[in-house]
Amino acid sequence: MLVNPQRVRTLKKESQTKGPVIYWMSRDQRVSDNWALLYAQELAQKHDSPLAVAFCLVPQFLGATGRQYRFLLQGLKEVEKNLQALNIPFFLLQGDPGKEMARLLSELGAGALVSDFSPLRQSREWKAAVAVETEIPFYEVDAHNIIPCWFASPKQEWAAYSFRPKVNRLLFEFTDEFPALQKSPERNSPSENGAIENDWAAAQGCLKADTAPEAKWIMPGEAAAMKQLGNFLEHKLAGYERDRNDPNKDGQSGLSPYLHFGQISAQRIALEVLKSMKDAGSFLEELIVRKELSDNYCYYNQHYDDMQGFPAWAKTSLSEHEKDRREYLYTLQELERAHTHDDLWNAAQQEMLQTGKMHGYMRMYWAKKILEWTESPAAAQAAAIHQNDRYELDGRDPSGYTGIAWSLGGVHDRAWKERAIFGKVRYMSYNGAKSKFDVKTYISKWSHPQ
DNA sequence: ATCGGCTCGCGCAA
DNA sequence: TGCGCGAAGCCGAT
Repeated sequence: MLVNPQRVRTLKKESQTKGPVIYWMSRDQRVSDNWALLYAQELAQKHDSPLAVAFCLVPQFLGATGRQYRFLLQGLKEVEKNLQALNIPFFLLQGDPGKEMARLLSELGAGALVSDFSPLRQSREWKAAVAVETEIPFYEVDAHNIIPCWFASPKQEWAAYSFRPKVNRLLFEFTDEFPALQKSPERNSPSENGAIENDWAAAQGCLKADTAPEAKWIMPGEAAAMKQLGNFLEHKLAGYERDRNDPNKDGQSGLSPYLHFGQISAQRIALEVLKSMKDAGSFLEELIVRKELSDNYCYYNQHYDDMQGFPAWAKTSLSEHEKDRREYLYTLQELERAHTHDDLWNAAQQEMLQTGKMHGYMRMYWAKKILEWTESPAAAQAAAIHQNDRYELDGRDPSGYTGIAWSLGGVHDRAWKERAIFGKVRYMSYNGAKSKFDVKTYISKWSHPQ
């Protein structure tokens, strides 16, 4: 057994036929270190069937712009090239994934389907649609979390402290080394007409995405991700705990865009970090506990992107303060243009607009101020999610929805001293930021276009 | 510079 | 049933 069966669950129970095994790549856009792809290969070899990979490009997805699609498409071209070297065909589809995947499966006479895992509702709807349409076995493999989301905990966790021991108990079992993906035999083609020609220009053309300034400072793709990991291990890991919360220092890993698109595996990062440093507790806390807790929240709480997901104490407290007078009220447009009275907030907004990646510490301050400056918590949450999904390279991710729910709604947090607007939700202040790092340097860095 | 109070409810020990 | 404790804090007192 190559892939730990605990990483796999059955979405549709049928018996596998002779046809090709298809890995429906979605959240985990990489060839290396991908448990879903490895499992699909395992099934193909067991039945002596061909193996193929398909990705369905959605022309309009949760406010993604050209900035994110460029990152995604360049990464996928690398996936195609790496799969070619292994004789594994890659199909680039476009349209509604539920419909297009079902069509491909029937065209190819597929014998089994394997997908990766995402807790987000769109992904779950697509899979449900495919499961209805098809009569072949359909498996889901959590290739994103180190500990499969449904296995780590059977319920929504209250906070990190309740989740952490569950993770720690299972971590050793699930930090096993990845077996190598095998090269497929030459005859491994699911289609009669030989090689597949994906039309990348047409894929680009089908997008209905708004434009946003390209994030030119970061190279997409698996190879670039591994390079960034090497750079982090060599230069930043040792000082991570000290530097990570100073937005003026480049102390964070810089891996979150790659993690979001699955261009690198969190488990690969963990394996390499553990090899290079014994006590990497604070980094592994971020990489594993916090990130997998975000998946836990979105998976078990269907209200992960609205206020109903907040804990009862926060909902009550926020509603008691909904009528509090707001000293500043901004429209979404004023926020988007970084036109507020707060130069620190504007700087964070500019960092996000210009680069597609706001520093982690500032993300909390940024979201909390939106709560302070909009007419209601619901409007604040909508505005924060809209911008996060639109501008951040790692937007549209469980970590984003959960981070915003933490900032605005006390999710995974505790109650604090009651105050206007926020009620008992933790407040953050300009003065607090000043006491932690040199805000002037950060402001001047981002107050002019880079 | 440092400290305590603020405040909720889970998870576990008993 | 009681108790300890928690992602990043704030604020006023000392």
